[in-house]
Amino acid sequence: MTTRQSRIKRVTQSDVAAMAGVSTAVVSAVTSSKPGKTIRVGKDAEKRVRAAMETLGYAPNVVAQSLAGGKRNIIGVFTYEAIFPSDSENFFYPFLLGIERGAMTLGQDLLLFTSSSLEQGPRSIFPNGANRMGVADGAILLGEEPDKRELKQLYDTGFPFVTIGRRDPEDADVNWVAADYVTAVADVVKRCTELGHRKLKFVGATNVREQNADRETGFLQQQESGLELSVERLAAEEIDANWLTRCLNDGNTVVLTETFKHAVALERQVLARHGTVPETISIVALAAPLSRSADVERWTRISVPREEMGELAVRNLIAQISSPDNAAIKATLPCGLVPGSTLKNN
Amino acid sequence: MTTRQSRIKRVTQSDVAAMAGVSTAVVSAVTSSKPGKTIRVGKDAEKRVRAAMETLGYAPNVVAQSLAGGKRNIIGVFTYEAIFPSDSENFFYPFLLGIERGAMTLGQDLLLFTSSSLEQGPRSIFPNGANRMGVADGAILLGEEPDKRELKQLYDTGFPFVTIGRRDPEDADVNWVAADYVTAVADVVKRCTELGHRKLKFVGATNVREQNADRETGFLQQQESGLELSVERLAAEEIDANWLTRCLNDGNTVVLTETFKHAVALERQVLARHGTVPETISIVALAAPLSRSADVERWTRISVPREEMGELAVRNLIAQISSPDNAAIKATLPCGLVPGSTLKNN
DNA sequence: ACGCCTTGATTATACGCTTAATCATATCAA
DNA sequence: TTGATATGATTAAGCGTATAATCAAGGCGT
Repeated sequence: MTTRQSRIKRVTQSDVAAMAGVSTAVVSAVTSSKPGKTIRVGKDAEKRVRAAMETLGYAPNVVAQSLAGGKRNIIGVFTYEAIFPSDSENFFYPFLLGIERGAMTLGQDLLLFTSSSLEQGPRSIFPNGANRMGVADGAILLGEEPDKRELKQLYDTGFPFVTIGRRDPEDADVNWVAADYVTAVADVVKRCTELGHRKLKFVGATNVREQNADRETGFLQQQESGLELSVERLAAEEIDANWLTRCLNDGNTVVLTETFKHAVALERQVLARHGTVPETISIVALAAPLSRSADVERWTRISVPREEMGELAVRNLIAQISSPDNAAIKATLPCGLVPGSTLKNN
Repeated sequence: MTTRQSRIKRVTQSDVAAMAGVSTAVVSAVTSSKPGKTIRVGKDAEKRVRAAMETLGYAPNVVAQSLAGGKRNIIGVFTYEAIFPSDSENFFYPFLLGIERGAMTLGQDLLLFTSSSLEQGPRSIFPNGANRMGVADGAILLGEEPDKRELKQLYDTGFPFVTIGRRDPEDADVNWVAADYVTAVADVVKRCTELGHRKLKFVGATNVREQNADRETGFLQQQESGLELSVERLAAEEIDANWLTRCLNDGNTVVLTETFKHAVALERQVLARHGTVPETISIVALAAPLSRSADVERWTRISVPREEMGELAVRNLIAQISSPDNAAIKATLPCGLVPGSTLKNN
């Protein structure tokens, strides 16, 4: 049996340089060829360097590259929950699929910031995470709860990042990739009116974030004569028998729910009074369930192009990294309307 | 809108040092108080440093810390398939869950080598000679097809890695974490004899890798008087009506299949002749399906502690990284026997 | 008074890489 | 022949931190 090299003397740039008979600067130039390079390398020298790299098995040290301000072809992924969701039907999972595909296509490796979740409570980018991020060229932020202040703080750092989901903190021009909820919900309303509905109710969460606001905007955008649109915000738990009675008495024939939870809560009340959906009242879910839910399919709902969003996030992040001075990229992708059976004509 | 600072000035150690009126070494000592410290700090100075850190909002730069400490705190994950399986019920997924948990616990970030899958054909650790892995402190190898030669090659570089699943190439003492198939299968045989079976058949794949050999070993290990054990290796497709007839005529009352595919193929033949499992013959699957399979649950089968294996892989990798001179760590974890309904008494 | 130990802090260097500032030639127009 | 320009490579200065090697000064036993 061969004895293993006891010292893992990492092969460094200067080892390669020595073997190739050049200076470290040349090696650096070869490994990280930038467009506006200040260092030029001849054909011959490059060949020798590559040969040396090959035989020595050299790989640049990312950490050192980071410190020195170079490029690494590594994209960070920060999620506020565990990165690999234990529930595989998890809402966020498709984003990751898209991110991986994007990274693959663009020749980037993915760095998952798992270490930043050491502390208790919700994950935080700061103070331990932000520094960690420095190892990557930029990062994609994914999850439900990016704290606005943290986002601003990260922004001020100058570190390139893209959030999935629209995030617009004060005084920060952040890159994001988002689903076009405005149009999607407007389309739902349009569809409902085509089906003969005249009194529609929008039920949303009390916590109004950007995407929630967007949905409401889309809802109200379709306002026209002969149409009665009402908006109500309350916790899903507050949807009780009384609430439903009132809703029906008001003459509403369809309810658009901002969250899947609200849709489920509403249906429960309908069933409780021995009614059925959509006979008693139609329901359209304006969101997908956060975790696996057995019967998603039967719901008439909006679908978000999650994989595409993940892929685009990578793409835009790379764009931002390569020309940081440009304005932030805010991308919006169209949603789909999944038919289902909880919406009928009126 | 505020214009983005093109130049970012982070608060550094020396800023703090200046404000506190001490040298950077003192600040360093305060932030990272290690047991065997070579630098001592007085009560008074420490207080001043802490105050300065507070008012300046200083947080040590992890990248620089890593560089100085010669550590990256990054673990590479290399899979031979896509890292985020599109089918979330994928066999490999639980390993990733475990790996993430392990990394989290040990303060490591995870680097996924997505870029190496750019080329056509099966993924390779050594894409174009340049070894991307070098960017991490070590790596975990996951997947079905680690080429032995590549493994040996990687081993020779001295780069620390752990494979999930037993891998023993010639002349290479590799770290691995594996399921204890030997004991598990032996236990299955024992259980079968308890249920009165006397003629058992083991059906395996033609491609005999380590884990397959282990299963066979476990099977034959339980040999005892009055027991007839036979081993047969053939592709799942070759299990046809004739084969089954022969198997039954031989008096076998239970078949242990090395792969899930074999189990399914076998059952199909049983059903084809209007028989049922386990009435016609009992089947025990010695493996889980590679991808989502609707009715895994009803099968009597071996279950592999996948999450635990992932977690342990991280743990062992770290151990190997911090003391490379030690012998390779080969860890074996017990499997479980899941009851199911495809095994009955005889 | 002297050496010796302890405590508290500084200096200087290393970590591995990027890059601006230079420098040395070769090429070439006039 | 002479600058001027292009090409190819080197030097050296960081990036922010950790730490070994030093050093200064005070206390203390003898």
